[in-house]
Amino acid sequence: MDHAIPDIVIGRLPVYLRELERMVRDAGKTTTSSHELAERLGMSSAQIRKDFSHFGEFGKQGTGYHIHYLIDRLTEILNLTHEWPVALVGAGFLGHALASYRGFQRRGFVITCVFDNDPTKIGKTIGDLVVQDAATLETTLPARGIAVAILAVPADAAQETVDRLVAAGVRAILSYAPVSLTVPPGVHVSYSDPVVQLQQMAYYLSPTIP
Amino acid sequence: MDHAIPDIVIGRLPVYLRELERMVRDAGKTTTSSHELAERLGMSSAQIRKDFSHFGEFGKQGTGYHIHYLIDRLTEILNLTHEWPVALVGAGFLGHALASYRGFQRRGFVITCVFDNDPTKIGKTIGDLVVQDAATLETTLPARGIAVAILAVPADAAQETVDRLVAAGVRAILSYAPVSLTVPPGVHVSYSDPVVQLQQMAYYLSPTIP
DNA sequence: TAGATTGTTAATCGATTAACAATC
DNA sequence: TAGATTGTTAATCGATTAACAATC
Repeated sequence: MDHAIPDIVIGRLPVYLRELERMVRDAGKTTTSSHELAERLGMSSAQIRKDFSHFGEFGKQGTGYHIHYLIDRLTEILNLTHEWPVALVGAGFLGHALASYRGFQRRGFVITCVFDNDPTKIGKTIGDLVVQDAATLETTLPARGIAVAILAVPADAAQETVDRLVAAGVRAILSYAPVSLTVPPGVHVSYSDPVVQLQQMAYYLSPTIP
Repeated sequence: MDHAIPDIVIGRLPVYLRELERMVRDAGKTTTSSHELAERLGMSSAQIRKDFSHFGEFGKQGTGYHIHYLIDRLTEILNLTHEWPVALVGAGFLGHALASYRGFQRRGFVITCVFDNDPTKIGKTIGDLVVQDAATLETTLPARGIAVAILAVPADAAQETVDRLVAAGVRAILSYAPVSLTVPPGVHVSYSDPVVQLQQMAYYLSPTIP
């Protein structure tokens, strides 16, 4: 390909998709414009049009965009035309919350198996999933063709677990462990550390409060 | 101030801080260099030095940085020299997981009160916190001088809850609701939507797998 | 000292925005 | 048609990187 599409653009597509689906669900809208979408998302309309222009022409001058058509295009671009099976590693409090969250399935990801290495957790059920021994990760994941994993293990176990997930064929990892991870080229990691986010915002708070 | 420090720089400071603390804890290191820190974080050493240079001179030519000194400077810059009390709104699965997470307190944030509007949840305890009626939010938060909130309510309730939090004096909100929120100037929102992160990574996965 | 590393400058790279012809 | 909005270009803005003098 001539030049790759910037990651920062790719990162906005799911936000566009989410907002468009909301516009259909809440307001029953069928068309929109870059201005309307931009206002709802707190960004510039030019940025939205520029982002879309990387992938083709999705709108019509004078009338804007058909929301359903736009949703279909974004769904295709993001490879969301089929469900992705997801492995969840870590069955603690956070693992339970994630396994119980209905939003994954609704938006294209199905948590298919749960692993932990704690003998007191192995064999227990979460919803309709049985917690498997993390030792079986290397055989289960390739057998099920799982490419996506969610990491909800303690920081100290994170890198080792990542290495094993990668060896098992996982190529996208959403990590909740508060630590920077190392992965080989071609494997993607996305981080979620609530404290990092809070600390960033704390910078902007007056130091004299409370 | 002459020119504000870019938000993207502020966003990296907590990551530096986290890694430095890990270097002390795990390896007992006392000094480091921009090269070592950069390698551990998968970024360039020039970027780290440039980021630090916005705030002063923290290192010594030839020898690098004293980790403890650097940790103290970053802690000051980020307004983390005292603990921040945090309100948690939403006592579902995710709210429980967040309330049970020890990492908040350890890194400067203390969940001080929990709210929900579900009568079956109000009065129940999570750890040593009693779930309060969300209707009491407007009186409790100002009384306790709480400026930081974590939002773990359904998407449909999110904007209304944000409006009330802002009215109650909250100026930093970490939202787990899968929806874009609107806040007045001076209020900061940070988003965490795992599906958005997974969808972004799905772009890079071969569409033929599984 | 010799080697190492910082802080900073200038160059490069990349992303955002403004503006507008095209056109529905 | 007149009004609205797209897609795109060029300009602007901002962030990253390379390089190196300063200096520990």
